[in-house]
Amino acid sequence: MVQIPNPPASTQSPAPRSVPTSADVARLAGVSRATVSYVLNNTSAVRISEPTRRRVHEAAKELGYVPHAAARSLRAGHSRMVLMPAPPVPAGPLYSQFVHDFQGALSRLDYTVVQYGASGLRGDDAARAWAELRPVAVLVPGPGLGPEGVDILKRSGARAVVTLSSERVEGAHALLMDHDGVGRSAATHLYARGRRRIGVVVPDERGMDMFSVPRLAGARDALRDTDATVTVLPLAFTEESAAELAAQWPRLGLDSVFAYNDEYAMLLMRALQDEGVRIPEDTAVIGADDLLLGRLLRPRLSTVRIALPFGRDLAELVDRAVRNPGAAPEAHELLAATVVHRDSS
Amino acid sequence: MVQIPNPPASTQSPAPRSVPTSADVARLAGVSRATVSYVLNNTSAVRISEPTRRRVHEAAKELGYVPHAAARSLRAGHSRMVLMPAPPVPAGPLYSQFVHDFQGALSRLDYTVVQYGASGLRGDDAARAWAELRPVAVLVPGPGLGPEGVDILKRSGARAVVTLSSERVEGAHALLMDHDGVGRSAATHLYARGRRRIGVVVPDERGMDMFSVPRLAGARDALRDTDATVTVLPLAFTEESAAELAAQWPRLGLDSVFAYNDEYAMLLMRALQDEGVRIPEDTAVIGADDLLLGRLLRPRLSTVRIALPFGRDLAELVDRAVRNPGAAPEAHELLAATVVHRDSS
DNA sequence: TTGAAAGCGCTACCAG
DNA sequence: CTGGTAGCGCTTTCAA
Repeated sequence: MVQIPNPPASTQSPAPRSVPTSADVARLAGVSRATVSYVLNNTSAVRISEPTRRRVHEAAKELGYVPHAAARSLRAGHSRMVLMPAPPVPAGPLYSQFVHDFQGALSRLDYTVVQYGASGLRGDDAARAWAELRPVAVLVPGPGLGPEGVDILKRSGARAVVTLSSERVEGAHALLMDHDGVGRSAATHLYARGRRRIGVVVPDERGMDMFSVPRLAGARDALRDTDATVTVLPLAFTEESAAELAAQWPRLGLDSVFAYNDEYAMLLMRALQDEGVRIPEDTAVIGADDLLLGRLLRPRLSTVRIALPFGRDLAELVDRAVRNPGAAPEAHELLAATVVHRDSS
Repeated sequence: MVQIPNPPASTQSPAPRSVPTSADVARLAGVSRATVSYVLNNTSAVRISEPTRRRVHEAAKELGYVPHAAARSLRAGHSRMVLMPAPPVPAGPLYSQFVHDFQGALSRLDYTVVQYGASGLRGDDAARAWAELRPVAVLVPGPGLGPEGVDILKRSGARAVVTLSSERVEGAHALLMDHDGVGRSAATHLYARGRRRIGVVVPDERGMDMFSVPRLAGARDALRDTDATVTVLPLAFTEESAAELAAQWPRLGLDSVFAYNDEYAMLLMRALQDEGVRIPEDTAVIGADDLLLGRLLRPRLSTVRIALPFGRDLAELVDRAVRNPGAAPEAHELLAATVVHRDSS
C-alpha cells in the first residue's frame, strides 16, 4: 500500500473539541435544554415561538449537534433497533438479497436494522452479547440459539425473537426452512430417474454445516430402505478441490450427485466435464437454491428451489410481534422445497 | 393469532417482569450497586471478598441480568463500535467476503462491527444518522460521503472515518479502489487486441452506478483520441434482459464488450452464444472482479482483477487510527487493476 | 411559552 | 472491603 502525504497543515485543524450536547445548543441559543429538545423533536404537545425555534436550529447547525442515540433510548426505555447477527460465513447471493429486502422493508416501518458482527461467541454467550444492545427484536439466521438464549433475549427486553432455521425454538417465532426437504427432494428426484449410486457434496467450509448437515440428512432419509447408496463428498469451493474430486470419479463409480447448492454444482460439473464425464448421461447433477447461474450453464442445471421469506412479509411479522409481544409465537413453514428439473439430471 | 395481554401484577402469574438492572442484582445479593459493578467487571482496583462475589454472581444469574450497553457507553463516554453502513444493493460475493474478513479481524481486536441498514438517507443526513450511534470509527463503502459528512462524524466523536471508494474525501482515510482503472484496463486490452467497436455494459440495477459510472468513464477515457467507438449497453441482471440485448447484436455491430463484471459477463456471454455469436471470434468479452465462476465458463472469461483490501490490514488501519486520531489521514491505493487474459477476448 | 429537575442504567470517585 | 453518590445526554412531567 502506498501512503499519500497529507496536505500541509496550513489549514490548522481545530483542537479536538468535545462533542456538542443539547446543553451546548441550549447555551448558545440562550434557552433551556428542555426547549432544545422540544424544538428539535418537533414536540407537538408544546408550542414554541418561531424566533426561539430559529435560534435553536441555528445553534444546533452551528455546533454540528447530533443527538446521542444511546442517551435517547436509555431515557425512552426502548429503541427500535432490530438486531441481526451476521452469519458465520460470507453471505451467499440468496441471503444477501434477503437481508437487503428485509432491511429496506423494516426501514420503511421505521425500524433500524443492525447486523451485528459475530465475535466468535456461541450459544448463550452470543445471546447475552446481543441482549446488551437491548434490541426490540432479534432475527437469528441459522441454528445455534436455544430456548435459554431466547429467554435471555426476552428477559432483556426483546419483544420479538425470530429464528430462520430448520428447527423450531421454544418461545421464538420461527421461519422454518426445510433444508431436510431440499436433500430429500434432490435424492428422491435422482432416485426416480433411475440413479442408485448417489453422491452428496458437503462443503468443506466451516460454518456451512448449518445447511449442509440437514441437506445431507434429508438425502439419506429419502433413500433409507431403498437399494440406493449415499456417498459423502467433501468439497472446498476451489478449482483444485473440484479437480481432485473429479479425478477420483471413476473410482467412486457414482451415477449422480446432489451438489449442496448451485454454486458447488457448477464448480463440480465443470470439473467433471473437464474429466470427460458426460452430464447427465454418465452422471446426473442437481444443485439447490435456483440461482440464476444454474440456468446459464450447459446443460442447464437441475436444482431444488427453496424460497426464503420475502423481506416485506418478514418485516411485517416482526412489526406485528413487536406491537403485540404477548402473542403466541408464530411458526411459518416456508414454501416447501420443489425440484426444478432442467437438463443436468 | 390471538394475544392475551399480561394481567396486572396483582396475580401470581408471570408478572410482566421488567428488565433486571444492576440495582435488582444488588438488592437480591444484599450489596450495593457499586459492588455489583466491581464484581461483574472484575475491577482489579478493588478487592471484593469471595463470598460476596459469589452472591453477586448467583443473583445475576438468577435474574438473568445482562448489562445495558447503551448505559455503559453513555457513562464511559465512548464505545468500541465500528459502524459500516450497509451498501445500497445486495452484496456481491467479493464484498461479502471482505465484510466477513473485516468483521472477524476487528472482533479479534475487540471492536464490535455493526452494519447499519441504510434508511434510504443520503449524504449528510445519512452521516447524521450514523453519528447518532456515536461509533468510534466508520467505514463507508462507496461514494456518497462528502467532506461535510466526514466532519459531522468526527465532531460527534468518530475517531476514524474510512472511505472505500475511488475518490479521496477530505479528512477521511481512504482506500482507493481504482474503478476507472478497471474500465481503462478492459478497454485498453480490447483495443490492443484489435477491437474497435466496443460495448460497455452498464447495469440497470439502482445503486450499482457507484461502480458502473467510473468503470464506464475509465473505458471512455482509455479510448479517447482513438478510432474506437464506445457503445453503452444497459442490462438488467435477468435472462430476459440479456436475451433482448443479444437479439440486437447484429444491429449493434460490436466486435467486443466490457461487461461491467464477471456476473454480467457470464449472463451476456450465454445469451450471445445462444444467438450464435462466437466468442471471442465474433465478439470478445471481458468481465471484471476475477470471480471463480469466470474460470468455469467456456471459453474461460477474461477479466480485470481489482483487489479489495484484506480484512486484516484494514482492521489494523482502523485500530491505528482509533488509537491515534490526530494522525494525518492515510490513503492507500489498492492494488491497481490488472487484466487477466483468458480465452474470451 | 419556557425553565427546573428527575431519572433512565451504569461506573468511578471518595468516604467510611 | 463496601456503600453513597455524581453524572454521562436525553426527554418529560410539573411549575412558573
